[in-house]
Amino acid sequence: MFKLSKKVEYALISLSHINRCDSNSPISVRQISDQYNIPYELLAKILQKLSRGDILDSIKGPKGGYKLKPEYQNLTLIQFIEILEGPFGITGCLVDTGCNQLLSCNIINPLDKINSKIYQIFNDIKLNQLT
Amino acid sequence: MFKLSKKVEYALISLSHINRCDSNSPISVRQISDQYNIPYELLAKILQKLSRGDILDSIKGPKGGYKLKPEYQNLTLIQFIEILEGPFGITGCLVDTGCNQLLSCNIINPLDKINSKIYQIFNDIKLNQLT
DNA sequence: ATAAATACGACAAAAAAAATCGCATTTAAT
DNA sequence: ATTAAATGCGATTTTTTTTGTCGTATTTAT
Repeated sequence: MFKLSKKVEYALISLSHINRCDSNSPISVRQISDQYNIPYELLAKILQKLSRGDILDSIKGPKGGYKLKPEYQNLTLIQFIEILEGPFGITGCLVDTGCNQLLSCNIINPLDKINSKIYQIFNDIKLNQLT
Repeated sequence: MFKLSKKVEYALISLSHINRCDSNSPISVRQISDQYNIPYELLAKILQKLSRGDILDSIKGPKGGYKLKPEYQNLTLIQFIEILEGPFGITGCLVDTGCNQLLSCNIINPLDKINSKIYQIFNDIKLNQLT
């Protein structure tokens, strides 16, 4: 309960790693996967998603890999998480409609407030603070 | 990712409900389970745990059920969550030892800070604010 | 005695998360 | 041109976690 997913962890590790490398040559999935013991195929898909999400630039072919896009500097952690995981919410009913217990629910209001506070924490953190 | 468990949701609903009832007569699992459409056996186990955790008093036999213990007023949300779910942490490595990637991990420090902030939110909320 | 309630461990089912597979495409280097 | 190293991506499988069920025991008001 209340854990970050491996997807998010692996993605952060990768960004942090790429950020510390020479920004001229792209970093391949293989390098990161080897260095941090992350399953190759899984990491590949994650970085592809970050690429589609405009956080990374991909360079194909031999000597290819990924580079940070300059835009990543302005991204918040919540934007990053939502690119990887979809809409954020500490309960299902705060994300999608269709909880059939909503009418009788006696805790939705306080939970909504807590949700906002946690959202705010992630919203106040810039991605570049983590890397 | 980052969802409250049903265990916690059901437990909060129950506390909130019991809190609003006449405190003289105990509330049975059946009542709550019926009113909020919560699976009976599951809810029973949750309330048993709260009883062991000194949040509820149990009264056995016919007309039995649960009452709030006065101590519940002072409990924080984080204590409540940890009674139900065990130690809190947004990653495994912040809870149990034995992540074999810890040595090469380049994100543990910032994650630890985020963890503290979220812990703090739950620590600042008293259970009686939710009910 | 009976029935209505809690107590609790073991088990099963469902859902979510993590990991793997297969095939396609791109491109640098030779 | 061919090869090999890289990304792209959907489908599938495996594993883990969460959610829910079952069976049996105990307590106690009536």
